[in-house]
Amino acid sequence: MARSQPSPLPAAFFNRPTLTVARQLIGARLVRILDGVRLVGLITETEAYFGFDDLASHAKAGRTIRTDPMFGPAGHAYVYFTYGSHWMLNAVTEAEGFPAAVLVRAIQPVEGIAVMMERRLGRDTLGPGKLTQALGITKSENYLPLTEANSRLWIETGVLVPDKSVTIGPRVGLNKTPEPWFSKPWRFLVKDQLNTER
DNA sequence: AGCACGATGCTCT
DNA sequence: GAGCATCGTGCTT
Repeated sequence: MARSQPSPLPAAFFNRPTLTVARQLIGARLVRILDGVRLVGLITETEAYFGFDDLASHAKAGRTIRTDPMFGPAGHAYVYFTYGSHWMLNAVTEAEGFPAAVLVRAIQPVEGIAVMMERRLGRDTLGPGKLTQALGITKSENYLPLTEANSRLWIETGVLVPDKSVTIGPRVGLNKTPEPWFSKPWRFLVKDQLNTER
């Protein structure tokens, strides 16, 4: 089966409805250059955070120092710190001025696996705080455009994942978020391991 | 294999 | 000063 060469996803890819972006990022390649080493993972889990009204989104508090990247142009990174030790990676979506983003919750390593394993002390990369640790993503990657190949961090075309391989359900870790936001089916998750051959 | 809980520090009230 | 878009450990089943 022929597959196209990977190319970075353009800003126009991210400047679209957040749910569409969240779904289409499943199977995309997340590329990180860390200390000159190329680390790549296929995105296997995402969640959409959409607008001022979404009470699960940080943007519910308005535009603050922390949430500022969410209001910025699509295709940039929104990286924030939580629970005293974890960094979360988001890709900003929608038009500038409208707060929305897709949280990258899990990757399946395909390149630089040994380095990622070492950084994770042999544990997996399935979890939003785990993948950022594996890839060395912190505050310094906040605001970074994810649309430029050969920078420090970008997202490029990967494998096509059919609907039958994707589970859609409510977002997790929301705790006290009220309905209807608590149950919005805005989480996308690959059911089984992805075929990484290209 | 599943659940409960403590760690830990930054952001916003 | 409270509350996290979480993780890992340790204990129970």
